Amino acid sequence: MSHFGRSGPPDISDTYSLLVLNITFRTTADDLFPLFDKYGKVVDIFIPKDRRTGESRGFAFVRYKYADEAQKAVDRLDGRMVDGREITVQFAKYGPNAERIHKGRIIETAQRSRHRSRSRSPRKRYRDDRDRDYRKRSRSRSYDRYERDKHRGRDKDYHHRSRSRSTSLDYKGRGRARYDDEHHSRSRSRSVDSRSPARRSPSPRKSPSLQRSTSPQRSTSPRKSPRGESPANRSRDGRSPSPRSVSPRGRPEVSRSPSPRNSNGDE
DNA sequence: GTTGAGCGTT
Repeated sequence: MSHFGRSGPPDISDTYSLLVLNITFRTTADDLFPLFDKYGKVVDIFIPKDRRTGESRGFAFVRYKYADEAQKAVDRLDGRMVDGREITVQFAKYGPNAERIHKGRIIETAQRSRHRSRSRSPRKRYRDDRDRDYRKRSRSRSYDRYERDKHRGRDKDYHHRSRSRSTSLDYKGRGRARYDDEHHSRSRSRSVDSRSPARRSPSPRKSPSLQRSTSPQRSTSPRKSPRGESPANRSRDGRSPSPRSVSPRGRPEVSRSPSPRNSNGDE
């Protein structure tokens, strides 16, 4: 992601990781590269980003090829003003797998992975760690916003809370249900189209014409699609939306049986 | 559009 075009960790066997804290949320690896590259050979720079928003979390990892250069960078860049903020550069204490490392140098992951397999399972702790971290140290927008929203909603709509039961349920499972819901929605926007009508009508195919009829009626603006799709997108296809084209079920039926006597009498 | 303790990805 935040690498120089490479995917995943390139090489961490002989690299020293430096933890850069207190950097601005807009600072990118490209901005830190020239700063750190000046003091040594930077192998890779990685900036953790939020899973939902995708924005920087405020810290970055700079991998140096040599420890002396990394140490020099720490001594030189630690306390440096970057983008109007004083950054904190120090050796990483933990490796990518939350393992202890010595002076920024990552211990051979292959060996430890072979020796410790059942002692601990640091790979599945991803979500758990995230949830725990967010509750403990996430005082920025994420948790703050939720807290503020929750407080506001409770403070204000506390009396009106009984008006909607599903809302309270939604609030309860907002912790991770929201993420899951979003993930599913993003992953399969198509299912939304199928799920919505399917939920209301157990048998949507019973009356296909009804669906077509409801579509234009429901949308406040006939030019805009309820799903947010641009009308130009369809027009761009080259063919205007024909009535039979809109109903996939009606199309094959007409196509399948053009004329029974046609094939018989024509030939 | 905001924020500010901390330790990481294909």
